[in-house]
Amino acid sequence: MNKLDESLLAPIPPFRRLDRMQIREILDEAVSRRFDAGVAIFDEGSDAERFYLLLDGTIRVIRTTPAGEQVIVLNIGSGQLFGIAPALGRTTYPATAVTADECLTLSWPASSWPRFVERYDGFASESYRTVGQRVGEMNTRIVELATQHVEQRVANALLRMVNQSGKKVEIGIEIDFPLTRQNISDMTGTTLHTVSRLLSAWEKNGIVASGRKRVVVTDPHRLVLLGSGPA
Amino acid sequence: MNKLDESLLAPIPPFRRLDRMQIREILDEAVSRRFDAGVAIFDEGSDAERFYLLLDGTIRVIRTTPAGEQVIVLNIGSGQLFGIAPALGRTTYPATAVTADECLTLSWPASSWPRFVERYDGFASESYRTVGQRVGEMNTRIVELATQHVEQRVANALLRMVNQSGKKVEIGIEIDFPLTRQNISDMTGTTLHTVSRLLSAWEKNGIVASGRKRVVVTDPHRLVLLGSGPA
DNA sequence: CCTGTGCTTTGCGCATCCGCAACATCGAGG
DNA sequence: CCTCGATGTTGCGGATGCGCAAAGCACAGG
Repeated sequence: MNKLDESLLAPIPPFRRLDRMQIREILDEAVSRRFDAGVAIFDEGSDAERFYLLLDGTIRVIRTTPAGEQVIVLNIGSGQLFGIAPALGRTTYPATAVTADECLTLSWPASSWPRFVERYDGFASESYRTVGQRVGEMNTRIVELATQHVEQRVANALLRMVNQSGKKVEIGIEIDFPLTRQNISDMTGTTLHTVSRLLSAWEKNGIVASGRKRVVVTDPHRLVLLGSGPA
Repeated sequence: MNKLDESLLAPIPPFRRLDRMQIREILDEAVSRRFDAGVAIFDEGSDAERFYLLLDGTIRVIRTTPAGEQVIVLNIGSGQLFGIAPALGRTTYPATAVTADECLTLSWPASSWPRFVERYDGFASESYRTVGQRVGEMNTRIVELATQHVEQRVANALLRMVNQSGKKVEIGIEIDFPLTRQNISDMTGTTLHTVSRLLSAWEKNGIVASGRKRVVVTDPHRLVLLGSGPA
C-alpha cells in the first residue's frame, strides 16, 4: 500500500479540526482502493462492514425495486463520506453505491466509527452535518417528485448536478461525470424516451448541449425558469 | 408546571439505558406543552431553538412549495423525537411540524443537545438510529414516487400508517388519527379527487371502510397486493 | 334547530407522458 | 476495417390521472 499524504484529508470537513498527527493515525488505519467505472462498491442489504470517503470520482446511490427498476437516490461527489450506515445505527447498507466514473476511496471498519466520534474533535458534528444535508436533499426530491411535472423535475435534477459537479467549459457548464438519458430518468422517475425528447427540445432552444453520456448546460438561467415555473 | 413521572421516559429508546436520577434531571429541564389539533409546533426555516419528544398524539412533517402545495414528508407517532435539527448540524428547521390531533410534547433547548449526547449513555446512538429509520423511510418514499402508480402509492401510504398507528377495531385496523383525503393526496403526490375515487372503489370491494377523517383497513392482505402488484 | 364551513363524492374532457417499435449513431474490441 | 453492443432519437397511439365543476353531507357553533 502506498503512503498517503496528510494533505489529502486536511481540507475535508470531518477532519478539518484535527492536527497532523491525528490525521496520520486515521490514514494509517485506512484502506485505499481504486474502482473502475460502473461497479458496485457495496450492495443494498449487505452487511455494513466499512464506511467510506470518496477521494476522487462520482458515486451514484441507487435502490432497485422488486420489479427491477432502478432509482438513483442521490449523487455523491469527491470529498464526501458515504456508506456511513454505522453512524445511523444500521447494520446493513440501505442502498447500493455504484461508481459513475473511475473512483478512489478510503475506507475504515464500521467498528471504528464510535472511536472516531469519541476521539476526534469535530468528526461527529461534521459528519452529521453531512447527513443533515442529505436529508434536506432527499426532502427536496420528495417534494419535487410529488408536485412537479416531468419537465421541471428533469430541469431541477440537471441543475442540482451542475451545482454539485459543474465544470466550466467553453460553451457553458458541464456535468463532470458520465450521464446517460437512462441515468437521468432513474433520478426523475420517468423514462429515457421522455428525457431524450426533453434534451432534444432544449438543445434546439440553446439551453443545453448534450452528447453521448455528456451534458453541458449552456443557459442555466432559462433552465431555472423551466424548473420552477409551469410551461 | 406539573411534576412529570420518570416512568414516562423510561421505556423510550433514547432514554432506555438511563437510571432514575438521570431521567429526573432530564425531566426537570424539559418544558411540557399541549397542542390543539391542526396547529404548527414549529415552521420550516425558523430558528431551531428546541428539540422535541412527542409523548402523545400524531404529528405530520410537511413542506410547502413556492406554489403553495403541501407535501407530507413523514408522520411521527408518540414516543418519537422530532425537530432534532440540532443533531444534524442545522440551525433552522427543514420542515414544518403540524399536529394531526391533540398532542403532548416535551422539549429542550437545542443548546442542550451536545450535553445530552455526551452525558447520557445510549442517547446519541438511539437518536441516530431514529434518524436512520427516517432516512430509510424517505428512501422508500422516493422510490415509490419515482416508480409506482398512484393506486399503489396510496395503498402503500395507508399500509405504512396502519403499521405505525394502527388500532384494532371490530371490522379491521383503524388509522388512529384524523386523516382526510387531502392529507392522503399530500402524502402520495396526487389530488384529493383521485384518492376519493380510489377509496370509494376499495370500499365497494370491501378492502377499506372510510368515513369523515377516518380510515379503517378491513382487508390488509388485498391492500398489500394492490400496493405491490400492477392492476 | 338552523346555518355555515369543511370534507367528500362523482362526472366529463383533455393533456401529459408512457409503451412500443424502428432506426440511427457512437465507441470498443477483435 | 468490421462487427457488435450500448446509447440515443423519433413517431404514434392510448391510458392514466388531473382539472374543473357541481353538489351532497357531516359536524360545530350559535
